[in-house]
Amino acid sequence: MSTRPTALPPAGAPDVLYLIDLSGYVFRAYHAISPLSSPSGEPTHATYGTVAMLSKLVEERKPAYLGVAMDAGGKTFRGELDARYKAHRPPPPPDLTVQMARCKEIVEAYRIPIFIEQGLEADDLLAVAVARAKEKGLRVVIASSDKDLMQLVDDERVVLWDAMRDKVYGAAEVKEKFGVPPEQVRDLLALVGDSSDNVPGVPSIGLKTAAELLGQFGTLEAIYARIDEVKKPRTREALKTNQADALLSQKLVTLDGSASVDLDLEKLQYGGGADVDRLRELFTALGFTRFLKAVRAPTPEAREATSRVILSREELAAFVAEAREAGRLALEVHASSRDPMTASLVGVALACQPGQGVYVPLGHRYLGVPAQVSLNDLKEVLGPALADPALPKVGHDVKFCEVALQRQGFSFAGVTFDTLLASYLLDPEGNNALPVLSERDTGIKVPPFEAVAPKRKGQPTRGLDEVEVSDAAKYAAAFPAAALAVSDKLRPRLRSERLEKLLDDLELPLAGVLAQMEVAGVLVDPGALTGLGEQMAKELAVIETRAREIVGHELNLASPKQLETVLFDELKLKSQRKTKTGRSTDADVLEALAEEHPLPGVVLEHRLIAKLKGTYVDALPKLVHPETGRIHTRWSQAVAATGRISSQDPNLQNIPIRTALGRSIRRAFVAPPGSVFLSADYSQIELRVLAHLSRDPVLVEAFRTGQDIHTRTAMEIFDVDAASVTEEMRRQSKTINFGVIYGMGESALAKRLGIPRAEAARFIDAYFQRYRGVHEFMERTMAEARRSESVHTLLGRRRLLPDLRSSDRMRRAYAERIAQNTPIQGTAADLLKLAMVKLARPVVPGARMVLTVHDELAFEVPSGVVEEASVKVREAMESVYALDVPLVVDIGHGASWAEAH
DNA sequence: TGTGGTTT
DNA sequence: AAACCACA
Repeated sequence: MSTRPTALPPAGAPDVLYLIDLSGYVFRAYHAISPLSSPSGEPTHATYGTVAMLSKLVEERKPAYLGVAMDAGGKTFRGELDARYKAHRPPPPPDLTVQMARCKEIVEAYRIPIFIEQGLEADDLLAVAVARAKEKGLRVVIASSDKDLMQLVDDERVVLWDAMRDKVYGAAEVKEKFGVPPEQVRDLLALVGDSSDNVPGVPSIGLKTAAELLGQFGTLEAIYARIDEVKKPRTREALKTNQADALLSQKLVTLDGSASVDLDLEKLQYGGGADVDRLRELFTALGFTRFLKAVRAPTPEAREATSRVILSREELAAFVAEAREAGRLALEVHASSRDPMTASLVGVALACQPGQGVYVPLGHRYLGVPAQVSLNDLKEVLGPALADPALPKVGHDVKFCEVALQRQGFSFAGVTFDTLLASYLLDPEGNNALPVLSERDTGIKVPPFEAVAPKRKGQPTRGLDEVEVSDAAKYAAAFPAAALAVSDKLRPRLRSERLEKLLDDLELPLAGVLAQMEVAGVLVDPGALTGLGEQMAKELAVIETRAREIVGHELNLASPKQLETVLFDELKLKSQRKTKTGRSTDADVLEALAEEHPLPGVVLEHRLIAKLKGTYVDALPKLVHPETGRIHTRWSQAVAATGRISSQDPNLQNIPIRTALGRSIRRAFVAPPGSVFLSADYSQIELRVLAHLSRDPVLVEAFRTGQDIHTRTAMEIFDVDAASVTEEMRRQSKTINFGVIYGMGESALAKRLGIPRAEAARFIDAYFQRYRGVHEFMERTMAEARRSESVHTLLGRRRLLPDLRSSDRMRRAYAERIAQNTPIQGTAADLLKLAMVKLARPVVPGARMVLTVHDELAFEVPSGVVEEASVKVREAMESVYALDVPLVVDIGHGASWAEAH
């Protein structure tokens, strides 16, 4: 026997037929996998196992020919032969029948041919298919582990593949398993019988005896012809007595490949042309998010988008007419920088047919540049179309276009699709760049910028505005051309994956709100900052001098490398922790060292001031817009994996608040004369979300009765009454509540609280003892997440987590923390986004939303109407969604952001 | 690129 | 946990 195990033919081999014993597979998965159900409660475990096999087969084996055999149900010729055959079997349980039907639907959606034949079992059909395939010279892989089918194995040309265990049975493996070659399996099974099918066989003859007999005689017929040569008397007698049953069993187990069945092998050629929409719909309904990613229409033919340059008002007018005729308009604004508030327009690219773009250069400047459309002509000709809400607009990052155009005095309405936002909803951590989406989903290539503007030796890289317009058009016009084509692919995907509402009712309207916020900006009082900056510079100088005196030489306190040498080599302080490159000098380490030496404390003070000065005090004045005098942060809604909004230039979401110095920076964010700064915070939104999602009775009650949640947690885990909760107990409880939200493990909690791991473990344990509902919710979430390889929020936003099945423990543990955190953080983000959309229109005339920080919205409000605005903002935010617990908003106002808190 | 630090 | 940013 060969020592090398039989292997499957190579993936994609053109002469291989894959056959699936579907009924057998579903039946096996039904018993092998523990029960699961879909979000709607439908049983799914057998379906899940079957889909896992199917998708693995289709994705990895890339079958050239593929077919599925199923039992027809009802009477078979075997039942006619022997009334006992499979007669003892109870009717299949209803949850198996449901899943069998589902599996059939899924196979149909894969567009895999199914053969069913009255009177025959799936095994018989497989035998026929194998026989026909052999005639044609095809190799065959049967996806099954049914021992009856092993008689069909033919060396390495016909093999059985147990996809669940990934084991392949060729002749060698069959011999190993049964002790006989495949051609004797039939007679072996006839002798041994099969209790699960009620095939009688010969009593007292087992696998070993049967194999020995067949080794000696070759066939069942030969055994009976030479029955007297059977040595063991007991075996001989058993054979004689049960000759009828043995022959009957042989008929029952024989798979006859010569049956006349209508089966055309040519129809089994598999092109991979699955009904992807139907598959996605089924997988979504069943909660099989894990398989969604693999469902992809066959890669379309690669092609370039067409492009045309528009240089005159007339040509532009003709295009606008075309777009109106086509009923939609895709656009991409090409600007001189990523910041739409300061960028100048280089050109506008448009499309109204997928794959066909035009480019309107506006600000190209190079020697010999042709006359370009003027901004005024653009406004007059394209402006009305952009402003027309009845003309649907499509783009990739439409907010950028909107802000850049608004800045030039255009109005903008009627956005119906954004490929960036759509792609983000489908996979927030995927690559959402338009060229990537376009090539993958539509085959349209967006050329890289370098392709139209090759780098020239010794010359600086050019901007788009320095590229010859017809070259630029090949690049620029491809964007809207691709966006339109991509939108046609993504819209049905969003629909079948139940993300369409999230786009239409949340993200798209939110993009408009964020655009308004970017245009509005926020006012910073530069005077307040310069004074602060001078003061900080002086303090830093003093600290640096002190540090020099301590160590006796020059040193740069901002350099972790220098600091490392001084602290651990010169001063011989004990290294606490290592980083990848050396010994850590982070705040925790310095705090620990501060007791032993004066230098670490000095460094900490320096770091605090230098950080605030560099990041805010010095940076903010540079970001003041020269024309508006305000700071126009860019808001991103398609960056954070959890669904949160993020902000850049500056990041308004990490402006200091805890230290006095930090608060003085917030004091520089002010409302203009005649207005006040109004700030509204959701109180404990994440824990409220957790209460709602988990329905934990203690948590829900605490919020319904308006208790201090950290005190309540302290009462629970320390088992004391409210009056006995000390400051320290409350502080620890607060950290634990945080830990729960972030999926913090023991070690992270221990570090935070500065306690031993074992103690942290006890806290966590006590927490889950008292908040049983939370514990159960976490377990449920994790089980769901493992199955679907994804987690989702209250509004159905999702995050894919393939790493939950990673073989790397670190990655898996990381994914598990994310699985705990994301439903909570993401749902809080959903609610805030909802509130923002709800507050899209000013609550009172003259009010405008200027910033958001995860659980906070801030507005500029005319001074006279603050009270009215406060009432309206609170009402809107608190009623944004009816949770099981009340939503509470803390609201305040004042001259600056600091005072509004 | 790595380290460190700010927010929620 | 997950953003963004400064600095060496």
